[in-house]
Amino acid sequence: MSGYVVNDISSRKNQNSLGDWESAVIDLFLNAANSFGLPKSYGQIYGLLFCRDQPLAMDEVMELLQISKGSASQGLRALRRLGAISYVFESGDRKERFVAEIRLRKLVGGFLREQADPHLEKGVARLQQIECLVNDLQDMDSRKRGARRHEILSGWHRQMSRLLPWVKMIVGKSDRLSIKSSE
Amino acid sequence: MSGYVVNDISSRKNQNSLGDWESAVIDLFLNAANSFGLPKSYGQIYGLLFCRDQPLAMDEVMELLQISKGSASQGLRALRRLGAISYVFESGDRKERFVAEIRLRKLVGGFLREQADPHLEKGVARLQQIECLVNDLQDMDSRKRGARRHEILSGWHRQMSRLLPWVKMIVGKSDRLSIKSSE
DNA sequence: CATTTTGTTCAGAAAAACTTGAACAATTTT
DNA sequence: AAAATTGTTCAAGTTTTTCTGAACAAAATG
Repeated sequence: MSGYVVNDISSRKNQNSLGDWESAVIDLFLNAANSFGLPKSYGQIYGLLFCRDQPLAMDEVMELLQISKGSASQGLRALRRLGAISYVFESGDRKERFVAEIRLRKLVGGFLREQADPHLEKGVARLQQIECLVNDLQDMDSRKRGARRHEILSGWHRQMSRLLPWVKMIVGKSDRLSIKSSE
Repeated sequence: MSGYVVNDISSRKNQNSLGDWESAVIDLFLNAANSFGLPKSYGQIYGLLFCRDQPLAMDEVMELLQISKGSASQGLRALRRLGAISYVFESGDRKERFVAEIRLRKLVGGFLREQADPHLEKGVARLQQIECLVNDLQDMDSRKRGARRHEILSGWHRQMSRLLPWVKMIVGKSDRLSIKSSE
């Protein structure tokens, strides 16, 4: 029962404002981004592009989401790094325009590559450091306790490393939906 | 080559201060908590308990980590909810004392149950809301576009739901390390 | 080459998250 | 039942993160 307006003046090029459902989708991604430890604006930007068939330029993103130049610029760049969006140079135009990657496999893959993998890397170094500290111990009981903890952490690390490939594999099975232009 | 002190006065009951390796482990968990979107203090508390063989009471946690009563209380409660620690009433004592759960399967399971599952739940509601908004649309092109996006999101939701059981399954294979007292 | 267009950077402002500690409640001890 | 012990709650303070917008750089246009 929420207010909707039937095609009036604004319908010729009403890609200039957000539809109700688009706002809802954008909000969904805003929350999702948050859950994944990403800034809300990244979620908004991705959500907007996800909704649209046509690539959008940075100034359109700013305008539609009412966010600053800085947020838009940084958000678009970060999303590109994550592989969550890609840009196209529309022929003859000087702006870069962006579209959302909608293959879940790619999204998850990019996220794991940029977020999880680095953590596992750092984990190796940390584990080594702990091992050294433990080996420096004189007291044998403490040392044994420390060594056991190091073993456990190493085991966890190994398991996590084994898990990630499976995740990439499982997500993306029957990932067969695609966006075909609605126009 | 970092400074270490050979057993002197403080070795009889030196569970009163953190060893170097313990600090390193605690710091590791501090960072891990952060990555998982949990407050740093939760990581510290878990890390401390993870290091110790003997259960610790809240005041000991406060003292060792130099954190406030509020942080300790809330952290311990949250970790219990996550199934990451459990408490024992040591006979004849009035305090509750805590020990860390070290089975990765349990840790991951608890985390997914408390964090991921609720999100998937909310996702269902959000998807329905979007579906309604899309069905309210008059313009057929927009509606088609909205419907397609709803399909895609539903597909993702389904895939995520299918993923979680696998994660719980894969983590915990050969989770055969255990802590045996070092004393 | 001056001007316009497009995008980046980063210091400071705003918002969000986390921590603190004092007041409170619930129990147990004296 | 007063005093002491243990744990919770939450408003206020602190820290961290995110956002903003003006200054800047780069490239194209006239």
